[in-house]
Amino acid sequence: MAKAKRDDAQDRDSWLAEALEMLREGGVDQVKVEPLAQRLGVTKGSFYWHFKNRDDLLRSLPEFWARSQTDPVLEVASRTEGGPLDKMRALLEFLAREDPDRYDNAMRAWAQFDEDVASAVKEIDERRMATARTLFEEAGLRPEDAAFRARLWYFYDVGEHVTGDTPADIEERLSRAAHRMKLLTSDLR
Amino acid sequence: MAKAKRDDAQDRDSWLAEALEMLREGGVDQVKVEPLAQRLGVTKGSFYWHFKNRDDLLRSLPEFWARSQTDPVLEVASRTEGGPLDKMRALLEFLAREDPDRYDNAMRAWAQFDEDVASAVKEIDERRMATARTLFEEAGLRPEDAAFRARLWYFYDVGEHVTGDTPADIEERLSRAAHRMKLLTSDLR
DNA sequence: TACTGTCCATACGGTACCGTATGGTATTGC
DNA sequence: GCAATACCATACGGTACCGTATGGACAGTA
Repeated sequence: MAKAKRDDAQDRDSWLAEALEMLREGGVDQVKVEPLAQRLGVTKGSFYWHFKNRDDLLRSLPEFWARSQTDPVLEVASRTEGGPLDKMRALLEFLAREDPDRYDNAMRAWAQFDEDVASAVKEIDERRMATARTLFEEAGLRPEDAAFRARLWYFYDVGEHVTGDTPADIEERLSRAAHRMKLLTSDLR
Repeated sequence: MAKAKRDDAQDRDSWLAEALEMLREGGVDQVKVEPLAQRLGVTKGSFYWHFKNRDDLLRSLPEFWARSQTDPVLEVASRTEGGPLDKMRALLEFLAREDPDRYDNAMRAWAQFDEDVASAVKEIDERRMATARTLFEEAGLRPEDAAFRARLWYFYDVGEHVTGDTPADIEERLSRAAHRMKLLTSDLR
């Protein structure tokens, strides 16, 4: 047992994880050094050991967030047997059940007011859309048609999350997934 | 000449308008009384004349925002001749050219962390979607199909805005509108 | 001319932070 | 068993706010 003495802070990542949690709860400006330290059960003396200052923490946060992203789009798609449409179906079902993007909304909110964060989020967005685009291309669409349809596909997720319109009922979520599948792929095979 | 003495503040709405501008630039927590007063060329003595406190301002802001919303969806749809598909086309073209939702992103960002704001935004969202839903119903879709398609329709806008993916080039915007029209209405008449 | 209401300036106390300086304690390498 | 190092506590100065108290300028009214 090498690590974990008392409450736990010990390393940069513990701070970053808790900071991300605070970000989710109240936005960037609620990520404050002293309250953060209190939540970790230490004082800010510790904070300024691990970080140069508050800005150092904030600028490390997007990278931390991106790093802890498993990229389910790519993940699920790659481990599913069958053609592109099967992969899409599997992906939609996975998203309806799991909903893995816990911090997306908070990051997006932050990105509205910070260029660095905006480009970090943009990178994730494009990575996810690229996977979707590839699937549509594999299903036979021309590149630009695939690109647009991937946008339509992906923006639906974004819209549902950001408007808080995700139904609590899982049956309803699955039903919507079916609708979506039908509308976006009924002309493909 | 009854109003406008020196710089201008005079009434609640001037404060609210400038506050909304600050909200757009930096988020809620950047809407601060003293900086706000400075931007209006007065001191906070004036602010506390018009508002009980900072929270009074903030809680008035969503209503002010909603009030200054012209609701283009409903607007354009009602003043366009022809069937539902014509109205959709007109609406998409209008949105591609004008892009009237200047403060939407900021409000959405704020809504992530404030219940009151969230419900104010939700109301606007549902109003817009309801119009779209009606159009799809008029085009012959069954209520639940129309509802889903309206979501897909509307969330595309939300996603494009919130991800900052709106192309600067107007030709590209119009091209996307055409794509969208085709994908979402090609089975209707 | 006095009176009243509207709108704003000035001055002040209080608070919640940020960042620094400095010292303390436990763990590790030797 | 002894430094060096990693990690944290305490105490402090500075700042940017919020909110209040109070007074003053100006307009309209009689």
